Amino acid sequence: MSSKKGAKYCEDVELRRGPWTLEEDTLLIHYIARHGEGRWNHLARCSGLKRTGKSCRLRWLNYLKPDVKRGNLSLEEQFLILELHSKWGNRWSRIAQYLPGRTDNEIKNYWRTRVQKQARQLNVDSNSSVFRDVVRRYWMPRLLEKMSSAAAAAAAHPSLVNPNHPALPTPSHHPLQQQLDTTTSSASSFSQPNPSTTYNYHNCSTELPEFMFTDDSLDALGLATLPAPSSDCIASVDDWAMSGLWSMDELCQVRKQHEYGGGIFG
DNA sequence: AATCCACACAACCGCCTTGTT
DNA sequence: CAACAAGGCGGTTGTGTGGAT
Repeated sequence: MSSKKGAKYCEDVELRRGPWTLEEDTLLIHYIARHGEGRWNHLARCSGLKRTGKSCRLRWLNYLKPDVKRGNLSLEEQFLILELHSKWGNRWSRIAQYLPGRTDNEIKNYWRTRVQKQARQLNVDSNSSVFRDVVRRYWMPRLLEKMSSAAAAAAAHPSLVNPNHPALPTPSHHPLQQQLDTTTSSASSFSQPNPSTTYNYHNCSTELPEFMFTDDSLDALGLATLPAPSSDCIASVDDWAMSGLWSMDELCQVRKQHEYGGGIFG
């Protein structure tokens, strides 16, 4: 049985740990190019890599695989993560199925470093209903606003659009906004998302599934009452998207607004 | 220039599920 | 049916890097 051989291999060979070297990466890429993915323990044994099968799998899936997308998450991707996390919680691999090219590890890291940071600043648990409410009522609508702003800016100054950044749709044609527009008038119902559906915001080639907005979330989206973040704290849409939603002042404003108003923090 | 600190992300660990013998 | 190993997943840790002091 090959699995027993795999276990023996782990005992016999002193396995390497820590960061992968260029040579190891090259070895793994070439081996997979020749033999394909899968059978990771067999791969680890036969490729000459002094790594566990698990380690090889992780390195390939999270880093070396050609369709892995590098770089900052777009506003649309951030929105989708928030939306899907609100439904499924920490089901990272499931969420990743809806963000082509993004790995569960990357999404998990985004959540921990960006989203949980916001929760800490609000002094709430990121898994609490309070924080989920904040995300739904404020964060997600703000992202929608920013997506529209970015699209408007791109439409007004097409020459300024970074050619490495895919163009965003114009505000009136933004798929998320369209979805919002078209579903506000009719009762929405949940349907299980279909993992085979690929969201492609950049060319708007696919429809967003109706599960994106529930009656609750539509209601929440209509409750965005905060003033826009001050212009001086947000240098640009990109900076804003990368640095988090609000400054500390604005976060305090959110808290106060709800403490005095007997809102969700009350 | 040196040190400290926060952040981002790659990598590891342990548990669970699934498939095979 | 039980035992075992592989693969997958989520949680956690380690480390490199850049900014602040």
